[in-house]
Amino acid sequence: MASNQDLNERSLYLLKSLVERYIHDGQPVGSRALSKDPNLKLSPATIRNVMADLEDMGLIHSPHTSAGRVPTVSGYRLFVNSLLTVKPLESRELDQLQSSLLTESDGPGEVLSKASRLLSDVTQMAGVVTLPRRETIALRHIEFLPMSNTRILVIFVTDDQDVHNKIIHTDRLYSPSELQQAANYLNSMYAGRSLSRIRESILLDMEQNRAQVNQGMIDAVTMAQQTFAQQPKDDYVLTGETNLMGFSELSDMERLKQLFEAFSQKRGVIHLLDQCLQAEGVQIFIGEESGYRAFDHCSLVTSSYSINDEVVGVLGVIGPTRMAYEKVIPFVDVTAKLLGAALNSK
Amino acid sequence: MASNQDLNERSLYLLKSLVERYIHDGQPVGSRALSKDPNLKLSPATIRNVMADLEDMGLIHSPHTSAGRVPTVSGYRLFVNSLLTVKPLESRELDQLQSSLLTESDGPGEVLSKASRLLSDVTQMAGVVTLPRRETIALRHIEFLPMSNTRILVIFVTDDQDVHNKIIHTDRLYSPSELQQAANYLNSMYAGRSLSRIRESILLDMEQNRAQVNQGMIDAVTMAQQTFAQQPKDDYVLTGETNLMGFSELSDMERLKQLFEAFSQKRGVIHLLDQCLQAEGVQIFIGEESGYRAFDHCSLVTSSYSINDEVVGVLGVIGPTRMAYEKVIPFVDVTAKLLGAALNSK
DNA sequence: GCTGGCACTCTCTTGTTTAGAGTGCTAACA
DNA sequence: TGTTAGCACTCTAAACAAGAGAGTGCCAGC
Repeated sequence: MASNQDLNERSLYLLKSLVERYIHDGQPVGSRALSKDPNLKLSPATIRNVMADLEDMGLIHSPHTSAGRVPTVSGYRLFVNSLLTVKPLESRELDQLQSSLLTESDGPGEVLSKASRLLSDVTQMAGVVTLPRRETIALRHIEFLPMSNTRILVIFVTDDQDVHNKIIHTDRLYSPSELQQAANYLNSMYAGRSLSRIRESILLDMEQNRAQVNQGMIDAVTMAQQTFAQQPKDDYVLTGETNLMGFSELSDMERLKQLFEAFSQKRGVIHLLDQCLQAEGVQIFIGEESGYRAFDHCSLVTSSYSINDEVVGVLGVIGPTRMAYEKVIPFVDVTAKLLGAALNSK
Repeated sequence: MASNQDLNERSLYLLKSLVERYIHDGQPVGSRALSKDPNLKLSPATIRNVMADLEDMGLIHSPHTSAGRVPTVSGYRLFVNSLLTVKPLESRELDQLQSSLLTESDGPGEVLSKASRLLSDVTQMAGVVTLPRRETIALRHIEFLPMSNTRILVIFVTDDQDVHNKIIHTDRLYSPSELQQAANYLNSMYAGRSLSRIRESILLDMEQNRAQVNQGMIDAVTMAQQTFAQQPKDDYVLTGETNLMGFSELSDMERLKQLFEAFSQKRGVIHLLDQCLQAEGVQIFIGEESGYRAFDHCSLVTSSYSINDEVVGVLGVIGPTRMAYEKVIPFVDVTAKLLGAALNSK
């Protein structure tokens, strides 16, 4: 892959200008058009020479002999990594974002949807927000309600203020006070810990304290085990998919179908988004970089968001490779921070 | 609109044959093709005369001079209403359906998703299932859990075994035993009644028994009022939308975009589906009949489903007007009955 | 009332032409 | 040695023409 060192300043500026122009008007950029750049006082012929070099390095490419040049994935990558001049959000825009995300009185679900809609509305592309991963999110409170026979309704609240419920089956009948005791025990032991931690602890605690435990604790732990046994499927909120239907690079029906199938399949997309969980700051996949066929002609700009300093989810924008990165990147960045704040403050 | 009386047997048979052929291979049907029908020993010229009559009545239509004929919406309507010979499901298929829907151990949410996926998988079109309307569904059980300060978590279970929760705010602190009492009171009074009934009753009961009520009841009812105050948005599970991208009649990107926007907007679709709630048996909207622009080139085959003899939702199939009605209709019918059974048995 | 015949219309495909855009290469120039 | 002007070349896209094919409407005859 080409690095900056291989290229002099002029070539880089030329590439930058070319990518910007292409992003702006979607047409292959020719040497004549670039020669009109005021900062670049060169004749078309010279520019053609430079472009030939860039093409040799795999940074740009010509759809056919007599068309201009178009950035390749590597070209975009170089552009995004070191050529891009990001436009910070205007404070007016920032205020708007804040006011629309930080409104109280919404449940966590609504906040996520709002964030997703925000992403898609502002960028006119698709917005995606993963639900907070229950694995890493802390338990706040658990409660058992008796239902018919040996079925028990478990209610638990997590740190993002979301309420979850699950029905479990026990081998004998429990009285309300027994259930209350069990809940008390679990709350005192495990509140504040993440669900995955709890799952680990449960096994460990059982082993270690086998001597000192009474039947009540065992029952409580067994119920907790059942409740947290299988980890829930990760999921996400996707909005503005239909915006993608307007882009010419996705006008091929077969391609579009595959993309939308990936969206409703969810698995691949989640896997892709999970890769962004670890990364600090904004993460970008351009075209084939994602490794998913359905995303070959798309770019994905993501950022992770946190609750109480714990990274719990990812949000981002999906659009054609030819997108206005300089605006999308800072916007995704800010939105992630605001979403974290909105979920924290509760 | 043309009725059967205006047409003799032969014309009707011809229309039927034409619609069947068109549904089968998607090409405008010409007089030559129809003349090959063994039951219709007529020359192309005669058939052309009949077709001219059918065209005058608005039942068929020619895309252009030298193309064959295509059914109009009225044509499809007549076909569906009185010409169609439905194909009952084979018992093998029925078994498959039953086994895939009636598996235990799924929550009500999963059952609905499964039904939707079934509809889309079998028909290779889009499947839709509305969530049971909470309005008409009966309350089984309600419970209050104290949270921080004056916030109370309300848990209630409905007749479809679904668990709902909502956080309400009170004007003073309540002790657990007070909450328990309130729940007991509400359960004894309102369990078994539909949410909309409960909402009505609450107001009425308060008026009538104002003399005999104590503060505890008033508190309980106030909480119930808050819980059931605004009716929840209706929603649906849609699957296989991407199947629709394969159909040539929906290959126009603008059209497709509008359709998918309607899907994610949800409001229009819900309104449309609500119209099918009242109707007995299978209800069909062909093309523009639905009154929704986005559905102009689609047909919708629906049937309502019931829990405990109470109609609570609608399910159906969305596809191009040119669909195999004779298979889809009985299939939707059966699926609705099976879904009702699956939700009942719990 | 049905049918064969025929002129007509329209679409679809194929081929041809032309204008326009942009390239690569070469030779000249500073 | 880097830059530039010039020019032949290539490829696309649009416009146009021609012919095949399908199907129609209508008329005259059976």
